[in-house]
Amino acid sequence: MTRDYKSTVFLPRTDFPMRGGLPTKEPELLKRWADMDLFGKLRAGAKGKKKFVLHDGPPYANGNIHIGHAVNKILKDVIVRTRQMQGFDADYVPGWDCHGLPIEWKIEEKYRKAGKNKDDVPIIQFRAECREFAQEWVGIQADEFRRLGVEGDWKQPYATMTFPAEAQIVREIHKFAANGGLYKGAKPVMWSVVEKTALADAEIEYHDHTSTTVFARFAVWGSSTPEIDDSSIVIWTTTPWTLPANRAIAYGDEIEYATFKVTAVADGSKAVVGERLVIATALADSVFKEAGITEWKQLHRFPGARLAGTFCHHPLTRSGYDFKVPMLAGGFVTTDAGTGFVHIAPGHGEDDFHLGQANGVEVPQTVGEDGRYYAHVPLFAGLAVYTDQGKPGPANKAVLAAFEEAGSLLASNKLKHSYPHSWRSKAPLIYRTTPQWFISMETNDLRKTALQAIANTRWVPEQGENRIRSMIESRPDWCISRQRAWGVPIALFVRKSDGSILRDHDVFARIADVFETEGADAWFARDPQDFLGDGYDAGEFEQVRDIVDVWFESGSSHAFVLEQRLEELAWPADLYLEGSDQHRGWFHSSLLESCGTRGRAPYNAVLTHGFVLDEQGRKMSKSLGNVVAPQEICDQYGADILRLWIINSDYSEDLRIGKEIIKTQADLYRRLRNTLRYLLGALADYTPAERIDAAQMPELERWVLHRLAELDELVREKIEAYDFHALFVALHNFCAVELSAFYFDVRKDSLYCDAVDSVRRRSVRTVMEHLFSALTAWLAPVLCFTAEEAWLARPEGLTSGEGWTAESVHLRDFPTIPADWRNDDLAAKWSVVRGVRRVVTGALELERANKTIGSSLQANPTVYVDSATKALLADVDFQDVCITSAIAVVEGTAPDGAFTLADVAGIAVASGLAEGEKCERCWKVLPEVSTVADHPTLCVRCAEAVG
RNA sequence: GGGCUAGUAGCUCAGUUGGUUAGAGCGCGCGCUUGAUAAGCGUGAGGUCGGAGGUUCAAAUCCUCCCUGGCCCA
Repeated sequence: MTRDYKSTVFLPRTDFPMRGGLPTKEPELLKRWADMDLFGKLRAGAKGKKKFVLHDGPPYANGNIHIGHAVNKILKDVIVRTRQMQGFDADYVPGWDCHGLPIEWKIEEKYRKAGKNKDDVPIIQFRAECREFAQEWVGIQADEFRRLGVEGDWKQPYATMTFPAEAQIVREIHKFAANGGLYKGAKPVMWSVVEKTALADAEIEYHDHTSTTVFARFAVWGSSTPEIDDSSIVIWTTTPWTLPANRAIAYGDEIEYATFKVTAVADGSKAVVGERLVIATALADSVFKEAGITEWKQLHRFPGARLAGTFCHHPLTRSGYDFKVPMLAGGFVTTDAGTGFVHIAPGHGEDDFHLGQANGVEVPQTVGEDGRYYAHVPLFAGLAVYTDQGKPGPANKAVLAAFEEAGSLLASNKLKHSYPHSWRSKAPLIYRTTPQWFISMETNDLRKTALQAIANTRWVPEQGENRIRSMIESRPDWCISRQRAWGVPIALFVRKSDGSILRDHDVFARIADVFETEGADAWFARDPQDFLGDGYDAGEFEQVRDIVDVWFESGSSHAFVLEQRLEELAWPADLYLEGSDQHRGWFHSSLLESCGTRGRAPYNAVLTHGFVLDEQGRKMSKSLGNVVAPQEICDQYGADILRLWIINSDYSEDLRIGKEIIKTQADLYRRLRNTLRYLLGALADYTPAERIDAAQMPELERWVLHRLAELDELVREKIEAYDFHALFVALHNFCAVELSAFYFDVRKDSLYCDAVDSVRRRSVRTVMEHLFSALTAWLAPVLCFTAEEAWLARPEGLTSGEGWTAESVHLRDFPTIPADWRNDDLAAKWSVVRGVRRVVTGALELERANKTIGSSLQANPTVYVDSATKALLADVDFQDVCITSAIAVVEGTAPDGAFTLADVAGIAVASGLAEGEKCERCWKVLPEVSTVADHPTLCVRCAEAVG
C-alpha cells in the first residue's frame, strides 16, 4: 500500500488571495490607514530628517476630478512616497484654487434660473455663496483624491480662499505696489455696450455679422525707402469706427509689397489716375478690383522689412489727428485678405495692443462704456458705435464721410463674417480700452530675473526650459486686474488728485491684518476709512475694487503655504509637478510672483507630464464618448491598476487610456501580485532562525541576491531621474522572467521537497525573505494598496526583528542591500548557464510535440558543449536548472539531428528519457527509487526528508 | 500661422555617437503541467520603424517636404 506523501510536500500556503478584489479591499485599507493615523505616524517618524517638499499645484474646486487630475495627483503621490521611503521627511500638503470666474458663473446661473439678476444681490452675499460652492467641491475632490490612494495632509490642506491665504495674497500685491512693479495702464477688452460690461472669453459667442469694410490711404510722411516716397499705404479694416484710434500700421517682414502707379480707373472709382499705392503683391489684384482701378503699373517690389522706420500721416491729420503713424512689423499680418497692411488701434484689438506696447505706442481711449466716442475725440465726439439696443450707431458712417472728405477713402463695401457677440444680449461686441493694473516685466528687471531663475531651475524633461523661456522672453506686462466679484481685491487706494497709488506700509499692514481675521470680504464690507486710519481722508481716495487674476493667487501659494508653514515645509520647494500646460500657467505665474518679490523661483525643479488621450490618441470629449473616468476604473479594477497604468506610461509625453490599455495593466498587475503571493506562500512558517548567510548559499541563490543589488542601484537611479516607467519595466521583467519563469520554477523542487533543515532549502527561503522585503518596498509607492496587503499578510516570524516591525509597509524605508551581494562574475557565468538552458528547453519542446514526454522530469537529455562551457557547468546542478530528472553534459561533437538554437553557438542537445521509477513525492524519475526499504516509492532525498 | 512635442509588433515601451537577420514584457496561437491551478512552464506567429524624397558603402537613427495627433499661443 502506498502512503499519501502529498501531505509531506511543503506546498505554498498563504491567506493572500490570488485575486485582489481591489474595489472592495482598497477602501478597507484606507480605513485602516485613517484609523492608525498613518500620515501622523509618517510625519512623526520623519521628524528631523532632511526635507523633500513637493508643493501641490491647486486644482480648481468646481467639479468632480477627471483622469487628468488623477494622473497628476498619483504621480505626486508616487514621488512623495519614494522620497519618504528613501529617508526624507516628505510632507505633502494638497491645495485648491477657489476663486475665479467659473465659480461665479455657477452662482450667477443659479440666480438666472431663479429669475434674479446678479447685480441685485449684495456682493458680500454673492461672495458667500461662491465660497460655499467652492468649499463643497473641495470636500468632494479631497474624497476622490484619497480614494486614489493619495496620502497627504488632508486634515490641513491649503485653499486660496482661506483668510490667511487671502491676507497673504494681498501682502504680495502690496509688495509689487511698494516696489513700483505695479502700475495702472489701459488694455483693450471685449466689451458689451448693451450690458456696459467687459466679457470673458467664455461669455462670448460668435455669430455672422455684416460689417462695413474700408480701404483707406495713409500718405507716407517720411521713409527710409525711396521706393515709397510720394505714395500711400493702403490699409483695410472691417471696423472703420476704430480709425480715429489708429496709431500705427503693421506690415509683415517677409511679405512682398510693391508700389503701384494707377493709370486708369472705372467710373465712380475713388482712385485717382497717377497716384501711387503700396499694397502686398499677393493682394494687389483684389484691391484693384474693389477700388475700381482698371490699369496700373508696378513700380517697385520689396520685402516688408524695408518699411521699418517709415511714418505716415493720419488721414485726418488736418482735423485734430496731426501725428505720425509709425509702420511696425507684426508677426500676425497675413495676405489672406485686405491689403497686407493692418491698421493698428492699440485700444481696440489684442494684436494692436501688444504691438503698440512692444513699440511704446500710446493707447488712446476713444470710446466710453456706453459705446459712444468720448467728448475729447475730434469730429466724432458723442457718436455711438453701437446703440444701447445693440444696433449699429452713426460712428462708421461718420468716419467714412470724414475719410472721404479728407481724400483718404479708396473703397468701401460690406462683409458678412463671424463676429463676437454677447452670450446674454446677443449684441455685437467691441474692443474697448479699460483701465487695468499691470505688473511690469521691465521695472525692477523682472524679466531678466525670471530668465535667470529659469536657468537656475532643473526642468524635467529638459524641453520644458525652452518652452517657458520663450514665453517669458516675449510676454507682455502681466495684467492682474479683473472686473469681477469672487476673488481677492487689489486692495489699494488711489489718490483722486493725481491717480497715484497710496504706498503706506501702515495702511497695507492694516488691510492684511483685517483680511487675516475677516477675509477679503472686509474690503467690500467695511468703511474704507477703517483701512486708511487717521492719517488720510477717505474722501480723497478712490478705493480699487478690481480683483486680482486668479493666476496671481495660485502663483502666491509658495508664500501662503510654504513660507507660512516652515515647520513642516520649506521654501523654495524641491519640486513643482503639473501638466505641461502649466508652463504658461502656474509655473509661469509662480515664477513671476516669486521673482518679483523674492528674486528667485519658488522651486528648485519642475517636472511636467503630458495629457491623457483616448486609445486612438485623440483628445477626450463628451461628444466623442471616449471619456474615461478615474472613478469608474477604481470601481471596476481598483486604484492600484490606475496607478500602475500611469507609471507604465511615458508620462513625459501624452498618455493614452482605454479599455484594452487598462486590461493590459490588470494583466501586468496580476503578475506582480502573484509574485508576492508565491513569496508569501513559500515563506509560510518562516522564522529568522532559518536564515543562511549569503556566503553559504548555492550559486543560484547568490545570483538572485546579485540581481537584487543591481535592481537596488536601478531603483535609486530611476527615482532620481523620476523615470518610474523604466523602473517598473525592470521590476516586472524581474518578477516575470527571472523569478517566476526561472528561479521559482527551478527551486520549486527544493522548496517543496528538501528537508526543512537542509542548507539549500533554507537558502531558498532566505532569498525569498530578501525578495519579499525588497519587492514590497519597491512596489509600495505605486501599488500602495497591494504592497500593504502583502506586507500585512507576511508570516508571523517576520513581524519582529530588524526591518520587519513596521505596522504599515509605508512606514518602512527602502531596504539596504549589502554591497557585496553584487557579483558580476557570477552574473556572467549564469548568463551562459541560462543560454544553455534555453537550448535544453527548446529540445524538450520537440519531445513534447512528439508525445515522447509530457513533464520535463521525464527527460534525460544529453548536452554537447565545448570545453569552456563544460568547465563552467562542472559545479552546476544542471538537471535542477533544467528541471529534468537527469542530464548529461558532454564535451564533443553532437550527433546529427541534435537540437540547436541559432543564437546559442556551440551547444546541441540530444533527447533521452530518464531511467528509473517516478518518485511519488518529488516526481523525479530516478534509478534509485525503490532502493530505500522504508519508502520503496521514494527517492533517497525524499526518503530522508520524510524520515 | 508661431513655440514646444510625438507617431517602432494588437497594447505599453527599449533602441547609446547612423553599422550585422529591429528588441522586451504583456496579449494572441499551440503544447505541457494539474503540488502557485480563474495560476505556473515551454514554444510559435506578429513590424515595408507615419508617408515620400535625399545624404551615405550603410538610416528607425541625419536632412527636406508631407500626413496624423497633443499642449500653449496668435
